[in-house]
Amino acid sequence: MNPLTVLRPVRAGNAFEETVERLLQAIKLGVVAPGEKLPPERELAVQLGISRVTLREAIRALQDSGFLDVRRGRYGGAFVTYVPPQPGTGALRKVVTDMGDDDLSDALTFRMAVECGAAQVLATTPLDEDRRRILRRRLDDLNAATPAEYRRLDTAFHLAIAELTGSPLLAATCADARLRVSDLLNAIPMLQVNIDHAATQHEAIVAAILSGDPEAARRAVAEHLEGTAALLRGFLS
Amino acid sequence: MNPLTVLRPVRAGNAFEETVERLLQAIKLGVVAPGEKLPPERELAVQLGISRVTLREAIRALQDSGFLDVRRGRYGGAFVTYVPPQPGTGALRKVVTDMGDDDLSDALTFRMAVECGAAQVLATTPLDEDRRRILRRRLDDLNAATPAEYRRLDTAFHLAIAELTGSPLLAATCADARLRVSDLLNAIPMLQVNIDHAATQHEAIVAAILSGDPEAARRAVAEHLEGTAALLRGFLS
DNA sequence: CCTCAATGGTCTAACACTAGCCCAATCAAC
DNA sequence: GTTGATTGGGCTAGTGTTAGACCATTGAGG
Repeated sequence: MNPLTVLRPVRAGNAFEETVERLLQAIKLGVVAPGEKLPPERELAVQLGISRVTLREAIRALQDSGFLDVRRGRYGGAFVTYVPPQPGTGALRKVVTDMGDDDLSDALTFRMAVECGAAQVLATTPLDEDRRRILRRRLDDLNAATPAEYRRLDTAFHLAIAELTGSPLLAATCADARLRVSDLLNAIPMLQVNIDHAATQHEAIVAAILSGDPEAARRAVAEHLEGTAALLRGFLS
Repeated sequence: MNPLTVLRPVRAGNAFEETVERLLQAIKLGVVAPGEKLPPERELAVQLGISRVTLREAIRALQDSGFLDVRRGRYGGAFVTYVPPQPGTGALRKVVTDMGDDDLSDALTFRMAVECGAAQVLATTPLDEDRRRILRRRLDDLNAATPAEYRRLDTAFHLAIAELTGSPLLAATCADARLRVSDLLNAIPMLQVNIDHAATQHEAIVAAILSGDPEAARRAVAEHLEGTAALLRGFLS
């Protein structure tokens, strides 16, 4: 048992840095879509379990970086201005070199494990009609997505699988895993052939989950993520 | 996309509380076995990314709670005195009521997902002979375990699967998942028939991983964990 | 018996973070 | 216009946390 697995840093950084990361996560994953605003400072500070001062510092940093536009007064707030950058091979290379090979491999492995696990669990869970509807709805939304909103709805679809398991721990972990590859995904040019291929795989994932087949669900997610990884390798070589 | 999944608290508590939790994790999971000592304060503080003052407060708390025995001078240190309590149905009921039904279900679901995911990933990873040996070694150690060290070696075996994937994120997540059910596992009386059954399942898991069959690996882990969950339900009803 | 390296024990000054309070700006409703 | 609710902006006093230095204890080895 490697002690470093357990005796690792208790904190990833100070409260300010962690808050910036968390807000960036919400923005980049599209939890708060472009044009929408974050919850009011007082409310958000409570949700994040930090003081308003620290939250404001984080918001200020994101404002300076161009992710947010903060407006005062009633009906004001911190509005999301970030739109994912145009993808391209150059951007992809930059993201990868910024990450480092080890972190890249770690992130892809991590995502593979937790997303497959979530799909498997959901397929073994008895689902009421409400939950089935939500899952199908997310799939339909994604299939109807314009290129501009594709990534966001793709994220929403994948996260829905984890959230529908009813395990907050699992949902949070999948969100974390997704974030770690989001810069990569955003940098991959989206070709119609890839989108079509992904759509077929998404259908297979939903079908497996709805029919209660954990093995098919696992396999479908594994193939889907392996496809993304292969696409990455293709653009990098 | 549920905002609460992403906009959740950035910190589980203050540095002191988180440090206590982390050390308790190391002790209860047996990363530092009874009789052994923690790394020196200065070294451990660096590993955990906190100040020595905060670390000492946490160690002091664990000393007061009877988990550690701290001795000064050369060859001194913080020695682990904790030994897992004798299991029994009463203890189990207490642990479960302390957790709450939602947390219990969350923890079991989370563990199912991440451990199945880890096994699946490891089964799809080309393993060199060194890694194969480590896995078999952990299994042999577990099969040769005395009752007193069974839980610790069982943990070591399960964590080894995650660690061998080479993904620190995945390893840390599995350690976290394991910790969340460790009090439960420790409270389950160990009957020989259950140990024998578990041993068979462990063999199946290792066989599937070594033969590179992700589906069999996933299924074997799922069955194994489902067995634990069933055992739990049995003792609680 | 002495020495000395390794370890826990303690102190201080600086910085980070929090809770709570009040101010300033905005804009829909009247 | 005026008002009032809602929102961001800013201040202060108190607490949590850190880095670094120095002290105290222990025990193996000379």
